[in-house]
Amino acid sequence: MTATAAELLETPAVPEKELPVRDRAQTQGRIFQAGRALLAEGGFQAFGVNAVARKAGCDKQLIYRYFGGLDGLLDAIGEDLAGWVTQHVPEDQGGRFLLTYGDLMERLVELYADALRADPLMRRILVWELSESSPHIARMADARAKGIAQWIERMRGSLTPPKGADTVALNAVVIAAVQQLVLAAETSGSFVGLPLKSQKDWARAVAAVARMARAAYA
Amino acid sequence: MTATAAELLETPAVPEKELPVRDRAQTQGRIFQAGRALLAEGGFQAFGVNAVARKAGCDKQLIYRYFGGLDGLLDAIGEDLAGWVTQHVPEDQGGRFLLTYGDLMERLVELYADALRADPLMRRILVWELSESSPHIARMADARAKGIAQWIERMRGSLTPPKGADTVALNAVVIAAVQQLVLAAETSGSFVGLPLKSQKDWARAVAAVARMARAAYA
DNA sequence: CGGCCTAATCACCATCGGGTGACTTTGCCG
DNA sequence: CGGCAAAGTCACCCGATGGTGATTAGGCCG
Repeated sequence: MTATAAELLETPAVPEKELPVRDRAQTQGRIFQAGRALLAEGGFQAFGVNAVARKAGCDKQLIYRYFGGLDGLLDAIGEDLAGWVTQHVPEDQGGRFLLTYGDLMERLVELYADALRADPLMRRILVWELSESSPHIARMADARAKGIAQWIERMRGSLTPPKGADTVALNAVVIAAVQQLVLAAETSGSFVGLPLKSQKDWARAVAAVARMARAAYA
Repeated sequence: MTATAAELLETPAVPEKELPVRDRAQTQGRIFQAGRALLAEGGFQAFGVNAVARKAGCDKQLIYRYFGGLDGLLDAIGEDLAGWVTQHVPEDQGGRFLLTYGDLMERLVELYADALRADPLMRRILVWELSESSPHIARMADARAKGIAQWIERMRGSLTPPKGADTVALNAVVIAAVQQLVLAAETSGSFVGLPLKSQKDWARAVAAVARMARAAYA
């Protein structure tokens, strides 16, 4: 694969109906984007050689030539998503001072929920991770875990968690809750009775998670 | 559908290699069990007419005849799972007195986590719910939500949550966290750095969730 | 025995999936 | 111009899938 995922990303979406351009880089980019789009729209069920080729508007053979098959394409996409946390979850404090570890956790919840809600592709990947285990997936999950850890580390600044708190476990729980809520929202619009549609619903949900996190770190 | 899901359940697993028995009820049961097993083992990806027939040791035609196709079979399975919460999550207090709402939440977390960890089929269904939305799925999710609400109601007894606490949201968050952790454990064995393999790992995770829940309800 | 209902199977279809080898087009360079 | 490598396409294979109509096999009852 002669191009990095970053370079592939520069392809400005899938051009409408451009006739064969005989430009390897661009075709590669179209395939890449088609793969991402399919994954984001229909999940891994919709991710197949034929489907990608159809969407990219080229012959499936090129997928094998340029990416070494579906797995290669998936790797390229995964590579790009490796830095997802640092790229999509901002580190600003939203103009607030984070005085306590609880403040930090609240902000973490807000930012992570927003980032996830804004990214269909990442959501699909997360669901995928729950459906099966494969090397690709394991790598992605690993990279994300590290990203989250680093992100917390940077946001934390000089704040320190209360002694005796199992930060690893507590952080995992908080992230888990947010993730499950966001994923469930997409397909069912609610979770065990808690509606998750409007912006207000989300404010309520996020407040609940934040309250718990804050209380646990008090 | 001449048999209820409950009756179908009585079929004692899939008989090894019994030759055609010419017993409609039993064959129906075998198909039913095969469907459940496939779903539990391989998730919805493994759930197909041919696969079920193969596993049940009969012709796929019978699936159409007895259940009206895959959808019908799925309905039968779903019907049986409707009462899952009340059937699989016990209501005992484990010999403890639940003195506070926090105690209740802790017990809730323990019991729900255990029940889910012990039931592959239910886990698969939960993942499925995150993957796509369909009438079947929506119905199942609904039934589960109600079951959980009732279960909490019964466990609660005369305990009352602190004023001002958004119990619906908080409960949803707690359940969400547990669910995500259990689902993630199966495929990756950990979640954002928190290991989820040994019994000890689980004790730690459950303690973290319980700590948060308890703190939020204090 | 013969008939009949029904459980169960068989044979077949169209379709789609991943995957591959041979082919055609295009642009470039001497 | 001729030729050559690269970009792209075509035609095909194979296996598996969902789905259906016709057919067989077995038990029961008069």
